[in-house]
This record gives sequence, structure tokens and C-alpha cells, in this order.
Amino acid sequence: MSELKPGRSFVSAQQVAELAGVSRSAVSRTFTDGASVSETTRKKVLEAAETLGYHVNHLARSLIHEDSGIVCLIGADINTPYHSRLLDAITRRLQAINRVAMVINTSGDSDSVDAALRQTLNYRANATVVLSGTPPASLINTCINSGQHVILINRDDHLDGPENITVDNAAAAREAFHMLHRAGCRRIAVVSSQAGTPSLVARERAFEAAAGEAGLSVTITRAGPTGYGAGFEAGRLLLSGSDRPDAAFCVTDLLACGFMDAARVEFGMNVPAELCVVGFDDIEQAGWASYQLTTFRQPIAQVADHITKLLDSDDPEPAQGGRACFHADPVWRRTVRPR
Amino acid sequence: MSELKPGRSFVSAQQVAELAGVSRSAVSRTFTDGASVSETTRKKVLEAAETLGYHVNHLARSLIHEDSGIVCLIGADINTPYHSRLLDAITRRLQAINRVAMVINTSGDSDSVDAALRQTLNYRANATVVLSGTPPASLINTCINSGQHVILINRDDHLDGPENITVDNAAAAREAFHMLHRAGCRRIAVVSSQAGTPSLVARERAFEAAAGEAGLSVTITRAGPTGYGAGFEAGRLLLSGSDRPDAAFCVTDLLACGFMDAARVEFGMNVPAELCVVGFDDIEQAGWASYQLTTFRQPIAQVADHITKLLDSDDPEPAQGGRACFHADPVWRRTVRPR
DNA sequence: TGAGCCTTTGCACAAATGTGCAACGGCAGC
DNA sequence: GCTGCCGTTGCACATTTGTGCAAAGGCTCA
Repeated sequence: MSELKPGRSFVSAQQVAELAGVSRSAVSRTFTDGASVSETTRKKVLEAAETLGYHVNHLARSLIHEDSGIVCLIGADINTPYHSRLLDAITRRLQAINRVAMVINTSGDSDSVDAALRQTLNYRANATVVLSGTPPASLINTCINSGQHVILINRDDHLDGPENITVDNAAAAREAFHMLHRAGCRRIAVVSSQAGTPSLVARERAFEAAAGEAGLSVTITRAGPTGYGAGFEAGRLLLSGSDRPDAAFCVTDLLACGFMDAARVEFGMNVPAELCVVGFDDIEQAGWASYQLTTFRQPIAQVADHITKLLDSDDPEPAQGGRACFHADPVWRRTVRPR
Repeated sequence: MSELKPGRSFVSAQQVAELAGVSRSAVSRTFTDGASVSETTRKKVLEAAETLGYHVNHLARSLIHEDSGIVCLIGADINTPYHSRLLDAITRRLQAINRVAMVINTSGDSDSVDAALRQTLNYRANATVVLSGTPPASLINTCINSGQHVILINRDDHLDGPENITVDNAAAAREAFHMLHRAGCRRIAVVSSQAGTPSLVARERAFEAAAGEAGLSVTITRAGPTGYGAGFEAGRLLLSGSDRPDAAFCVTDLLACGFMDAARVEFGMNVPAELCVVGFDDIEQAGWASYQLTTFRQPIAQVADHITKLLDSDDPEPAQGGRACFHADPVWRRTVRPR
């Protein structure tokens, strides 16, 4: 009889077996799908497990299976509206296919990030999803070299190994330009940040190119880290000059909110009469009555679904590797004049 | 010689040992703090580990130690500004003390939540932190019964077993009342939600009590789930009546933003001239120029630090059990008239 | 040079689980 | 009643790691 420390520690299958009067194998089989157990012993085992509060130890189980069931999510700025929504969507989907999410926050000092990443590899994560453009490429390489299944969201590193899920930033940015151009705007500013994230750069570039094709040149302002503050600051800089722009493409909704607030509060401008604004992401605040921001919706649900398909071993036809690209559809609200 | 599947699967300590020409014990000791290994073999081992891409398997390690290093965070609405900031703060702190966070999202259908919680118990999490008031009490009981170390944030269930970290909602709500009362407001509304979360209820009750002591009665409106939409709806309901309130205490900043937008956009009211508003949480949007909301700051950093202290085994004087309560300090902005 | 001590190393066992294989028991069919 | 088959069960071994214990080796001191 193994020692019973009541309340202390966790219960093992051995203890359940003893209480139920069966072998440990029977306990194991009871909790293994598709294993052969008679109905009577299964019942005895479940009853004993219930009274002892037994839960299968996944750590030990994962030693044998390849599948640990853990999916690691690496990202920075998870307190941001867009990222937190992405995190929300992915964790929910993962739970639905019996995976569990481990979150590595790369916002802190890089030392602890490195340690945390090693943690992840140590836990034999089933896959690693890189949520944002910020985590350093070296981290990602470490994952790949260790045989990790890596999924990149909105990155453009041309690494071969990871699967890429991207949003068609270029198409959306071109469409953004045409929205503003058709609204009659000719002095258009691009508001971006110093982050230099691949997707932000892609938006800047495509917008600039589309403007060039229409014979316009644009000025790009990068006033700080991506966020409300940088947008506000950009607004102060751009609108205090003599030739104010008549429109702005903000590569992020947060930037757009800051920019709009600067325009209205600091300069008393009217949006969209004097100034049209287009954002990107469609965060919740874009729909608030104070902003009613015209923007592009991140296909968060589609991205999360795709990740699920890549990871769900039960899926009849698992999505296969390489690249997946989703569209960001425009959301018309009130910050761009109708034609 | 053990089989070498190049690229496939993970590397084990056995393979490293063979490449380095030492015993597996030497490999194990190399990666164990305080174990006795000579400098020369340590170097050989580290070199071999580097070329093979070896990482210690924490799952196996956790079989032996009590300490799995995993901390489970259970919460709903993690896409909300307050919760995502809390999540951000906690995950960072956990990484700093060499723990890693597993996130269980209780927003989805309860089936998958239940499954995910079982997952957590299965992974022998070091502790379980309940982030919000929403996850059902039965989940928490399951954790406690299974011998889990449970930490509750802002809950008031009087369960004995878990440690409680709370914010002094009552004191803040009383202070909120006095702020509005001193500003001359007499017809004060309380805007809440149908969530019925312990902390929200505590704020409602304390505010009502403080008003009662001052000889005022307040009306409480609960227009839906906690969020911007419910605040907006509450604004529409309250302000369309004949005797409009001259102030509102919104138990959440999101409610406050919605309420303010309804007041300004739908009714053209001026805040704070005609209507004073006080919120709670001090989310980022409260500081945006469009709102400049006077509110109470959630002591997120203190809460996260306290969790760290509870969990850090290396801490010289670990914080001990029972209850911890932090203050929510007022943040004066522009939605309450100065006296 | 020998004795003693300390460091280092390897063996073997422990942790909790899944599973192949053989044995066992019951049931049906002849 | 016997034979054959099928479902069930237990044993033993596998997964990967940490660690106590004993042995070995090297170094120092007499």
C-alpha cells in the first residue's frame, strides 16, 4: 500500500488502482481513448478517481506521446487592443481542440524573454505561434533549430521552415489610398511608428506606391512607439505647420485615435470635413461614438481558425504549410467623406 | 548508439552524452544548478548540447520535482483593457522568476472551459490564479479539491484555502461619491452591468451606502454585459428621461466611456459642466484626450508583485497567505468639476 | 611512497504514465 | 462438453530526467 498523504501532493494512478482493486494498467486504460476496458472496471476506476480527486498527469503522458498538447504563444504588447483580441481568439480556439496555451511575453527585458523561451522549448511545446512582429528573429531561429513547429503571424522574414500567416497589407493600403483619393484628398500624410514591424512597413510602402502611381507624394511621420501617444504627437507635428494635410492614413487604429484627438482637441479641426482619417486593425475603440473611424478589419477569426487547422491532428484535411494570406476588408464609418 | 533521427523529434540527454563521450548523469548534472561537475566535462557537454540543439525536458524534470514551473491563469474577457493589462503584468513578472504562464480563457462555451481546466490540473500547475470574477465557483472548487494552490483576484467568495488579493472597492466607491458630492452633484446615477461580479457589486453597494449617509438616493442601471455598449445604452436610457442625473458613477471605465459618448453625441451634453462622470480602473482610454476621465487606478503592479511574492520560492520572505488588500487611488482628470 | 581526503563519475533507482504481449476467462457453436 | 475466439487484464518495459551511493581517481601531506 503506497503512502497516503491526505490532501498533500497529487494523486497517482497507483493509488486509484489500489482503491479500485484493479491494476494500474486498468486505470491508465480507463483514461485513454480507444483502450479496451470493461464497463464494470471502468466504473470502479472512475468512482475511485472521483473520491481521490485524481487527474491524469499530462507531464508523464507527454513523455511517451510526441504530443504535449501545449502551444506556445510568443508576443509583445499583449495589453494592446489588437493583440489582446488575437490572444483571446487563439486561446479559445486552442481550448476547443484540446490544446492549452503557454504565453511568452516579449515586452520585458530581453533576458527574461530568453529565459522564458528556453522554458518553452523545455516544455516540448507542440508548436510556437509568433503573434507580433516585435520578438527578435534570433528567438525564432532558436525555435526552428530546435525542431519546433513555428507559425508566424504577419511577419515577412523569408525563413523556410515556419509557416506564415499574413494579412494582405499591401492591398488594404492601396485601397486606403483610393478611398482618400476618391474623397478628394490630395495632401495626404502617413502616420506610422518607429517600431519598424514588417506589416507596418508593408502598409507604408504600398500606400506610398499607390500615391506615386496617382502622381502624389506623401510624407511619412514616425513619432514613437506604436500607440495612441505617438499618433497624438504626430498630429501635433503635422497639423501645426503651414500646409496642413487634408487626410491621414494611420497604419494602426491606435495611431489614428491619437491623431484624431490631436486634430480635434489641439486644433479644433472637424473630421471628416477638414481632415479625413483612415486607420487599420478595427479595434473596438474604432467603433466608439467619439471616433467612428473608417478602417480595415484584421481577419482575426480567420487567422485563429487557420492556426487551429494547422494544429488539430483530428482535422480531416489539415491545412498544409507554406503561406496563407487573408484579406483585411474595409469598414466604412465616418472619418472619410463620402464621394 | 541510440537512433539518430536527424531533425525529427527532440534531442535527449542520452544523445548528448554519447556525443560528448560522457555518461548521461554528467549531462544531467551540467544542467542542474549546484551539482558537481568538472569544468572540462561541463564544457564538453555544453558543446555537444549546442551542436545537437538540446534543451532539458521540463516535463520529465517535473516528474521528480514538486515544482512544474507552470502557473495557470484563469480569466474571462481577456481582450478587455483592464484584463489584458493585468495579464501583461503578471506574465512578465512570472517570467522574471522563472515561471511560465498557462492561460485558460473562460469566455468560450463552458464545455471547453471545463476541459481546459482539467488540462491545467493535468499539467500539475504550480498555482492557479483566477483573474476575474466571472469564472464559475465550481471551477475554483475543483482546483482547491485537487490540492491546487489557488490565488483569487478581486473575488469575495469566502472560501478557505485560496489566498485572496483584493482592491478596496468600498473605500474607492465612497471616495467617488464624495468627489461628486463636493462638486455639487445631487442627482447621481450609478451605471453598472448585469455581470454581477463581486467587485462591481461591492462598488455599487458602497456608493449607495455613502449616498444614503449623505441623505441622497441613487438609481442603479444595469444595461448589459460590462463594456462600452452597456454604458452607451445606460446613457441613452438615463438621459432621455425628464429629470436627467447631473452625475454618474460608472463602476468601470468602459462603461464610463460609453456613457460619456451617449451624453455628448446623442444629447449634446457638456462634460463636466452639465454632467460629472467618475469611472473605475484607469484603463488607457481614460487618459485619452477625448475622455480625460476622472477615475480610480487599479493597483495592477502591486497585485502582480504580490502574486510574484506568493510564488517565488527564492524570495527571502515570501508573502504569506490569507488576504491582501490594495488601495485604488483616485486619478483626477477633467470629468468632475473642481469644487 | 603511502595514506587520506575531496572531487568527480557512473550505476541504478525513482518519478507517472502508455502499451505490446501473453495469459486468462467467458461465451458461442458444434 | 469441448474447442475456438474474443474481450479483458496484468506484467513488464518504454519514455526522460534527477539523485543517492559507492567507486575511482587525483592531489596533498607526512
